[in-house]
Amino acid sequence: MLDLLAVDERPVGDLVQALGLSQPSVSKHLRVLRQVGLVRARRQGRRILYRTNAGAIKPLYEWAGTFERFWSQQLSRIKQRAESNPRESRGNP
Amino acid sequence: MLDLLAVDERPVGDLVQALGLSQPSVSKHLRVLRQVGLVRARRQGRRILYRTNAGAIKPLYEWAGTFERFWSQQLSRIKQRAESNPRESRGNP
DNA sequence: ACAACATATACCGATATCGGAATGTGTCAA
DNA sequence: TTGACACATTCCGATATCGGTATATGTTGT
Repeated sequence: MLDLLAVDERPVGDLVQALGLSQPSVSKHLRVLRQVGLVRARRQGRRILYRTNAGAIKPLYEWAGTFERFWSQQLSRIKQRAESNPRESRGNP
Repeated sequence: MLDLLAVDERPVGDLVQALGLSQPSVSKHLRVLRQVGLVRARRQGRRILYRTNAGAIKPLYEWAGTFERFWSQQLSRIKQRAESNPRESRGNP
């Protein structure tokens, strides 16, 4: 849902069709997303357009980023081992 | 829990005390985290040491990162407006 | 083999979540 | 104002999750 609403804002009906859920179900999901701030809504005529609030995802991004050092750490370990033992590159430990 | 296990590996008992939950509860949480791959376990004597599997968080990080362009976009919009209308910097729209 | 320790599993009640049918609310068009 | 449209809310049953107690499993030291 967040991905769908990230591209551009959409009315509820679009999501109903895209997700294959009932309209009430979609509305309820949107309500909690709105309450948590992950989604913003604005009325346009009869419709209500939703879009994902990218800013609300930033904290999650930053939290996940605190683990980044482990990835690069692992990469550098592998690289380091490969460079220090070039003759064993094709063999098993 | 993931944060606690990110610093270094810990036995279940540590988490029980750190989280104030019962031992079975902690064990069950660890089980689902293990099943989903967010956590790895290894036995050391009587204890079982858990650590968060940082690699499993990378996809989440990358997904959240797809929204990054919206943040910078907003930043550049603000900056752009501020630079094009320097006289209105202290006023309201 | 046995007792003590560390953890896992089974089981249970309370609560939360999910999804749908029925119904309420607001908006446009005539 | 009325009917139709788009969506929200209420109500309900089914299922999932949570946290605990009791118990089983595996490990170490004797």
